[in-house]
Amino acid sequence: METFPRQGCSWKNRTVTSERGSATIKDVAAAAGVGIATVSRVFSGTGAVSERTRERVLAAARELDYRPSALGRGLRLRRSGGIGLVVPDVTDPFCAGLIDGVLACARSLGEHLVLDAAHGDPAREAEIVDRLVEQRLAGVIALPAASGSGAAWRAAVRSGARVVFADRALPGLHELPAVLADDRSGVRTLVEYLVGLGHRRIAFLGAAAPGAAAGVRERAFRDTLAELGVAADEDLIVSARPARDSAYAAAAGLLQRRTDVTAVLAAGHLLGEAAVLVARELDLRVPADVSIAMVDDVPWAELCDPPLTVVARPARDIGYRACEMLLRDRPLRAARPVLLPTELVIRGSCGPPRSPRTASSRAAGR
Amino acid sequence: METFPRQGCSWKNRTVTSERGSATIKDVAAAAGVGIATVSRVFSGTGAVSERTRERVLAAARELDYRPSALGRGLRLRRSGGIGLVVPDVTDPFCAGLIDGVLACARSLGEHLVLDAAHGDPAREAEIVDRLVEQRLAGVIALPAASGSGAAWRAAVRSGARVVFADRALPGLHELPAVLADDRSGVRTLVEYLVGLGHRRIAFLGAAAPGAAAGVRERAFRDTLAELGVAADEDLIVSARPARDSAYAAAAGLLQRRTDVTAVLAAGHLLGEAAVLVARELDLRVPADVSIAMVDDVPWAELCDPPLTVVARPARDIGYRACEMLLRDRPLRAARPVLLPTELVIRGSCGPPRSPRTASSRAAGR
DNA sequence: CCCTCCGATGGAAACGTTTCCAGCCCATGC
DNA sequence: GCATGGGCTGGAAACGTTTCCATCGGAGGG
Repeated sequence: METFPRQGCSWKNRTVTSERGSATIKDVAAAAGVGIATVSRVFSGTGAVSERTRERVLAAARELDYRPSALGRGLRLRRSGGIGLVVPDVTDPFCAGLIDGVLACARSLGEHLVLDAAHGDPAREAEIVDRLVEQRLAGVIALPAASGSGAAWRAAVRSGARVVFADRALPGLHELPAVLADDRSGVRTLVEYLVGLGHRRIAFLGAAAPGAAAGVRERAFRDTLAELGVAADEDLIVSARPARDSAYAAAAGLLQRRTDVTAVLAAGHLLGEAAVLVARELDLRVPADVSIAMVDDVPWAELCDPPLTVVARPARDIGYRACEMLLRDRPLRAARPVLLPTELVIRGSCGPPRSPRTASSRAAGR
Repeated sequence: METFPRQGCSWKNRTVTSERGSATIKDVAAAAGVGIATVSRVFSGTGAVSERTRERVLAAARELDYRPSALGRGLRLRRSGGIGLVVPDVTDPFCAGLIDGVLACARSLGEHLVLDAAHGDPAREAEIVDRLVEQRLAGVIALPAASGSGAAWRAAVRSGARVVFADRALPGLHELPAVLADDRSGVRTLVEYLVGLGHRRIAFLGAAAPGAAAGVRERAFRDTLAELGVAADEDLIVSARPARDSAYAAAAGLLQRRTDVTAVLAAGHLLGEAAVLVARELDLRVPADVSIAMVDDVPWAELCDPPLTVVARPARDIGYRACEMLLRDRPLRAARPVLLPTELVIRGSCGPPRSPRTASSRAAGR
């Protein structure tokens, strides 16, 4: 077994090649004394090669540290393999879970993953999409920017890319397949739970969305409240941009302005974080003074004191399913979005409301 | 502006091509009535093209939704561009930060990122490396598996890959460049801080490492203690595999066995999480009964009650610098590892020890 | 007017692979 | 002994791009 340095490798006619770039199929063929077609057959597994020859080729390849070039193969085969993934932010736990799922599926199907983050900027997203299309990948999965027009995605599809949306479908692009969490039923479950505990003045901390995109959760909130016969207080429905400062400001404004809210439903983990922080700042005990629940399960929800009750959304599964759909369905059929179930995880941050004045009939147990 | 469906595009001789695969440079050349060389010049920006021709070409390209193929270009140019990144786990906040840094640098230098997770399995890691080498990327950044032999990395370098290690250098591979956090000085600072508060019986929750790899933090712990004239108690130095259950078991065993420890130094966020959980389970007040500090800053450290004092390691910077080194230094020089500074973030989880019996002289102020 | 030079352009080779096709050798069957 | 056939093998084309080189037309200087 040879040791490290890259000099010292001076085979017959490979001295020059070895200095710049790696060994090619030709080098191996020459070293093994066979034709390039034979080497190709050995490595691609197709066709018949005698055992003797195969071993000679393998030995030569090992000697030269040869690895077939995905570029050559991709060009010839007209497909590079690999799938693209565009998310808003890699460090977001939800995105990370999604990436993990895509990675798991891609790996099991022998594809690699090209990742990029658009940070919510449609221009950047468009640029990324362009670059991904150039790579001639097997397909692209995207958690698109909420504010984008979707024009970039349309163009990508026109020039031959296969696209699946994950976790968010773009307003104007319902003709593209999507895998989503069933937020509607998740929020509904959570509202039912809170109302069941006796809460009537429930605040909703939502994400500001330019279009009607993220409005699903807010709409589910209103609808469920209406179904349960609880009047929605418009003043208790606030929204923030998806950033820490904005979320904090919204939560602080809300809890300071309305000291009568008994529960806060945060529509995302950033908003939940803000609610927890503000409650602590205001010396509100959770859940004695105010109950807090949020959409999205993240590691800190369990570490919190008290641990946070959440609606867990299956980030990993969404990624996995999106990838599966991308690679299996051919051609890609839009149909209607695949909805994956959410799960209410009851921990310790929700309890009966502080002043059970209004909670007369059904809740208020214990 | 055309609308969506991919049929309907029937240019002169492109009907067949449009059905399978995307437009090529030849299609554009034919459509614009120029040679392929001219089209290439327009898109690669090199060479002189008259304004009139350029516009004709651009118009034809737009009409055909043409995007140059990275495969063809890569083959011709002998480089695919793009950099590879191998981490243990995408969902780990530290890894996520590192990925984010690499992404930022790669993007600013116009490269894309191929990501994969090895989950600590050297075999899987070797497989990933092979695949990355086949892609003929501009280079590969790795946070390698602690238990690997490094043989895969050696082979990769031999067959022409450029490799930079991030956050961890492999025992036998000091000839490869690396960007690391200055864990030694980070742990030292933390120990000095704890001892300064008056702690003498400080437990060390470390990560079990097969080689001497992760031993840096433990060694720094022992050394600093020695320098400060505090005797190290071997029974207080325990280690766990990098998994939640193992970390929890180690922390629980430690805190139950030795009720006299006044501070716990967790050498990683998983271990810190375990310490927090166990302390809560055992009804130990933090920091009144026991102080807890850990290496690695993660979002929940701030959300915790009390917020956790930590040594923040610059995950993002490590990624950024590694990427920069990979793309700028040519040839790649190993030199000695680049060490990036850590920062002690004092929050609320450390205080003076419970029974100040032993803390006589210098600490115990306030 | 002719020579030169320069800007614009197209043809063709090369990059590393897969695969079709043809050729070779040997064994088998007549 | 020769034809047939099958298992192996090598040559060559093709994939989509960049780039070297040659060509061409026109402008400018002698």
